[in-house]
Amino acid sequence: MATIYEVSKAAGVSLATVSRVMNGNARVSDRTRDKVLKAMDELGYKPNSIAQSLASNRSNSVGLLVSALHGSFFGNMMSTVEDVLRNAGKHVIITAGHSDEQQEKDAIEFLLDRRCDALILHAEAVSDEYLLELSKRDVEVVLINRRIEEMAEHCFYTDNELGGYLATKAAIDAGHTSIAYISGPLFKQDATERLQGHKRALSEAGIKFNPQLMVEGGFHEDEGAQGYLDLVAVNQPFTALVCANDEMASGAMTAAREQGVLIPEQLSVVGFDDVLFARYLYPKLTTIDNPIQKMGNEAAHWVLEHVYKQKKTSAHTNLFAPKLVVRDSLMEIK
Amino acid sequence: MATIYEVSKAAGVSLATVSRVMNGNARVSDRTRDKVLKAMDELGYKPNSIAQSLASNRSNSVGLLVSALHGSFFGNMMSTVEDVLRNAGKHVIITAGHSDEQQEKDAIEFLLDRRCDALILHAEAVSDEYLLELSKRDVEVVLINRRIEEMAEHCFYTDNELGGYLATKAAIDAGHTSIAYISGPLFKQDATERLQGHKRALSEAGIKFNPQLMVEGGFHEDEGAQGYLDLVAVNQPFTALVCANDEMASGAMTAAREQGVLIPEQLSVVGFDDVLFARYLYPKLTTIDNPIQKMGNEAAHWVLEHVYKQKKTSAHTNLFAPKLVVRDSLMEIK
DNA sequence: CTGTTAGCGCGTTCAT
DNA sequence: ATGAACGCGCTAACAG
Repeated sequence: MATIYEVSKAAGVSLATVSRVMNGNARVSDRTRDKVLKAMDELGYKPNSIAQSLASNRSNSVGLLVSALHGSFFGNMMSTVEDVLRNAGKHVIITAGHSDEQQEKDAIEFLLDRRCDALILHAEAVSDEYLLELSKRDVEVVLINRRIEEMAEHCFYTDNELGGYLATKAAIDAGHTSIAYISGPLFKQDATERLQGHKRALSEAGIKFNPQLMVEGGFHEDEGAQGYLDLVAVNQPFTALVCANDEMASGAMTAAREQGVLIPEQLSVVGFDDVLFARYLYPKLTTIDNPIQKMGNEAAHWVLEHVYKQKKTSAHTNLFAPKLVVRDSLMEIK
Repeated sequence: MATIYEVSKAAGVSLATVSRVMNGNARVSDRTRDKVLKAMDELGYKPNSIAQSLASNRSNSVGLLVSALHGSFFGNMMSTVEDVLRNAGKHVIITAGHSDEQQEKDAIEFLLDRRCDALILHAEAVSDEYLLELSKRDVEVVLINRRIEEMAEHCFYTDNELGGYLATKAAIDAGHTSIAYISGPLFKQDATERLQGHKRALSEAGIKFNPQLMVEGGFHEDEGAQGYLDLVAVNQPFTALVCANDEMASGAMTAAREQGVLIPEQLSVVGFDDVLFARYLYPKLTTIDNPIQKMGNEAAHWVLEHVYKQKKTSAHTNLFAPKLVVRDSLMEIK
């Protein structure tokens, strides 16, 4: 591998000049620039990014924390982030936190050790205080799917309340009045917000919220199945079931079908997130689009602008509006 | 951030000694080791991994190329690779090649520029020659889901022929004799191997391969749907449909159902890969487990041993055997 | 067992 | 506009 020194010799200039044409900083005469470019080309010169990092105190790498690399929820977001940043010559180190506080902290420490210039975090388990503390260090931190008042500008998140509202409203608009709800774990902010939206839709329609028609799950498929069975057990008939995410909707649908219930003829189901497999379900799931990939896009661009001083491409949105995705699992009722 | 120099001063030793205790290389007396450790602790010292890389000519990072970050196929593999390597203190740079030759080359160049110590590649579009050339550079290269004779030891792949055989054999064992097949794109090695397996199963059972009952798809869902329609159009009845991957199986199932065909009562379907959503399909898809996460695990351990000189944990397998996953989409016929 | 010294490849003053 | 020289933080000989 040719070094900058060899290039400078080949071009008959100093090594500082080579550095200048690489970075396009200071002004260099066209003649010498051409000489240098030619030498670089002939030697097949590639800058050593590690040496660049050491000298410039910039690693040109950004850390990305997600809950899990597999699963349907993060794929598009990771993809977007990787795409945007790599096109800018930055590299992305992806880590998984598995929704566990210690593992999230470990992952973040790891990224810090790697001297990431910025961190894009989908952190579910660590506290607000930890994140605030982190943001005071010398890395830029942006948060996905989470809002902390003190660093609001660094947060990109969905209007979960609106999403919850839209999901239940869709059922109401289809004529349903007995609507059950399987919630996410209520210690999570997004779960409680979605539930609030659910309640608002009910009350706007003059339907009284019935605690017996609500169960709390953990966002996993099996809890959707169990949730459905629990709801049936209380013996309060319902014609529509709104779930706080698609996994639980899938579990509930499977459980219902195993009981001989026809979907959507006898039971309408609405999910939340619109993950990849939502359209593979049978019937195809009516759900709420959670624009997580847009958040990833915004987060990546934010980093480009604020950390790498790229020029602003567009105004930033911090709050993203979910919307209803109509498919086949919700049916009109008379 | 404290540097190694500050630690050495605080501990009253030379900076080389600090380096030694960090790397555990040469022997250091317990007393001085303790002094150093104590100083590191008090200063909250963290080695600068970039400086380490520059000095040691090791980046401690390995590049991973997959076709796409989203989608169901790579999730578990990425997850395994990340997990294994991060636990060893290495970091993974994930890039996407989108099954496109130029994009794959770009991604690989990017990883090379980043001075990765090793490359784990799921490359679909670049040529064998390109990969062979690459392997002669100063990075270790390992291939997933691809076999190149000249670098066989660096290849981890599924026995696709066996997989194709098992899929069709399952249908035959269930009593089917008219079996249609939707293949993957035949310019891809895995697709042709699976097809060969299909044919072998047929011939072993004394069933003549009927070209009219075979269509070529591109591994995507819509091509599964179209493939089903094309198969029906030739007017040769079949009771089972084997698809070269789960996406196409899903598409075919949807298309069939839209025609009023009951699955599996009127049509049995078998997939391939056992991607995440296979069990979310209705009916749950009977398919072939493609042990891609095991390959990822092997690849990661291989890198640890051969590049980072970790001690061997177990013997390596290069060839992985797929197996049948029985669910609900394949039904016995009398 | 420990200290000295010379790079690793590049960015960045400060002169010229 | 260009060159010389220093420093980024660390590893790896080489001495002692």
